[in-house]
Amino acid sequence: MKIASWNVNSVKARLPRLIDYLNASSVDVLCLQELKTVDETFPREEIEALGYHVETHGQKTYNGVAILSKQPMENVLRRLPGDDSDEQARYIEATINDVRIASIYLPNGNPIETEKFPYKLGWMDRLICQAEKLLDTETPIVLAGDYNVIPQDEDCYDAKAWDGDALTQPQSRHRFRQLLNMGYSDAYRSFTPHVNYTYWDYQRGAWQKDNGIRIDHLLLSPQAADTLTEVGIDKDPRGQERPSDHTPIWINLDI
DNA sequence: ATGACTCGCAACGCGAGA
Repeated sequence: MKIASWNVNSVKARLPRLIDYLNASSVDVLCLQELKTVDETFPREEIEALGYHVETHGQKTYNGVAILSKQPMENVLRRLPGDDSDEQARYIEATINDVRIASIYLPNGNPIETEKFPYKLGWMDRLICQAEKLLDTETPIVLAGDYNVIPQDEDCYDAKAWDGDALTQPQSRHRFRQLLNMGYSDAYRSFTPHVNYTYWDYQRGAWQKDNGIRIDHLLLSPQAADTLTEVGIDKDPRGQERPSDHTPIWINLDI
């Protein structure tokens, strides 16, 4: 079962790239983030025509997440529990082939002196609560998405350049480690000793200079991690015409 | 050339992204 995660930075602007990727990658499940559109205008027909079921949680202009799956989805949850006043569409969860899969668009949190940073930290605390509840089921769980956290300095081309940024703050990194310490594993690091990046800024020739950061992650419960056979980052979409600034990351589970 | 962004929006510059 091949599961991928991709922040597409507008699903409508990226539709040609998305169709290319679905055709080329043969993923069973694709978790999308930053749709930047509402459910009514999500390009559902184009994706269903490729043989995928589609579950979305969209929002006008900002955010928005979705799960695409060759197999049907059950028990879809469209918000992160813990704050009924939170209107931002950043979380969707569904069961596919007895695997519970979440598509996560964690808040960026910049600038850190504004209310955006405590919103990020509060959102991470709610994610930790949800991750604990899911872990209690002792089943395969995949928490996939754009975490907007650079876990360690080595996950960044130049840690000094990101000093003071919400993505590298100790409070952000601590909460990411809490997810690991409760029993989830970072799929990429469990198989790959060297670092590759998943995001390169549009500006300053970051892609050409490989000035990237690793912020898109797939976290696995022990029952999912036991079945992990492969992990990779598909860099091709980042080098194509009119790309997203993120590129897909994927795993293969022997399920 | 010591550098160059890309989305959505009842835009015509701005907010947001990371």
